[in-house]
Amino acid sequence: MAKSKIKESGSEFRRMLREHGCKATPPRLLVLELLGKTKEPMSAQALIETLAGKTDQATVYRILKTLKHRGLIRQVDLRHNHAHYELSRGDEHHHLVCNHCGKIEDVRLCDVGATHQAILRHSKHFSKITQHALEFYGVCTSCRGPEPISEPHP
Amino acid sequence: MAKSKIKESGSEFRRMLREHGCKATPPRLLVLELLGKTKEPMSAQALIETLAGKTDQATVYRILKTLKHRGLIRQVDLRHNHAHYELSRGDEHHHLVCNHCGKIEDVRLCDVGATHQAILRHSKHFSKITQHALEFYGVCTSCRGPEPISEPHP
DNA sequence: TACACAAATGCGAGTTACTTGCAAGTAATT
DNA sequence: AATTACTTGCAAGTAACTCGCATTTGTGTA
Repeated sequence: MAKSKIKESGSEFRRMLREHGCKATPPRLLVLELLGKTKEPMSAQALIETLAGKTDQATVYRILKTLKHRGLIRQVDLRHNHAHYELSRGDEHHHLVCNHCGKIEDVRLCDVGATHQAILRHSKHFSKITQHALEFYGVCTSCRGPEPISEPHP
Repeated sequence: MAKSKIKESGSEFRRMLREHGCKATPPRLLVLELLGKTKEPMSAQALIETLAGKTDQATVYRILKTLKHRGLIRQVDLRHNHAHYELSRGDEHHHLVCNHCGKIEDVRLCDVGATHQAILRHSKHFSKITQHALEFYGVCTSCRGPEPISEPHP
């Protein structure tokens, strides 16, 4: 194949934004590019700090909300008292989260999507499932020690 | 002479707190009783409002943090920008969340716990899984209409 | 390529969610 | 009932997120 690497270039994000009915503005491209090159889901704060001087925090929050509603990104909740975000690439994956240091690892096992229909058949009030979130909480190898750390992730 | 059910569960919570190394104080019992009789996971705000006049909000937040660390309650994140809490009864269950009205329904299918070992075998950095959270997002029957509601849950 | 205009941004101020410091109170042990 | 470490209530503080509004800009149409 001609392209050796699936890379989300600036123009790729530009196209994605337009396809989803969003204007391709510089702040949006910055947010998407940053999420694209970061492996772990990012907090709003991390995005704001990284883009300081280039984009306002209110704008970052607005962009995150918009892109989430349009389905370009996913909100990930990791019990850290603030949301994290990651690119929605269409790949189904979940997360392993360390209760002590907050480390995040992707998990690709466990095909929960297949059970959506079964869940809806058993549900009293729901007619449609669009997404699901699966997070595993535990202890990573660098946090494992003789004594468990008393206060979990900040 | 007749002992009410509420009083019985009160002493049950009292016992649970002591077993987990917590003093059985009135505010803690109030929080546990409230979570015990509410079917949906509750937000801190809902607890604070319900317990207004009886307990301070700082106390409620401190109690939630303590009980969570001690394993008496579970934090549930539903992409609502604030945490929810539910009693940790040892039963494995997950949630169906309506993207529009926020309605929550319990789900008891899907035995994800069984795959913990398989996940750890594939993990590079994790040695132990203690919990997991599985949330399904969709649309409940009362929100389903000809036109999807543009702005999801407040 | 120029134009019009809805959409988006930047900035400041505001709100909500949650935390902290500290004096006073209290559950559990003795 | 005395002790003591743990909890609470209050007030003030910080973090996370939102809003209002004037200005700017991307994009479809001319």
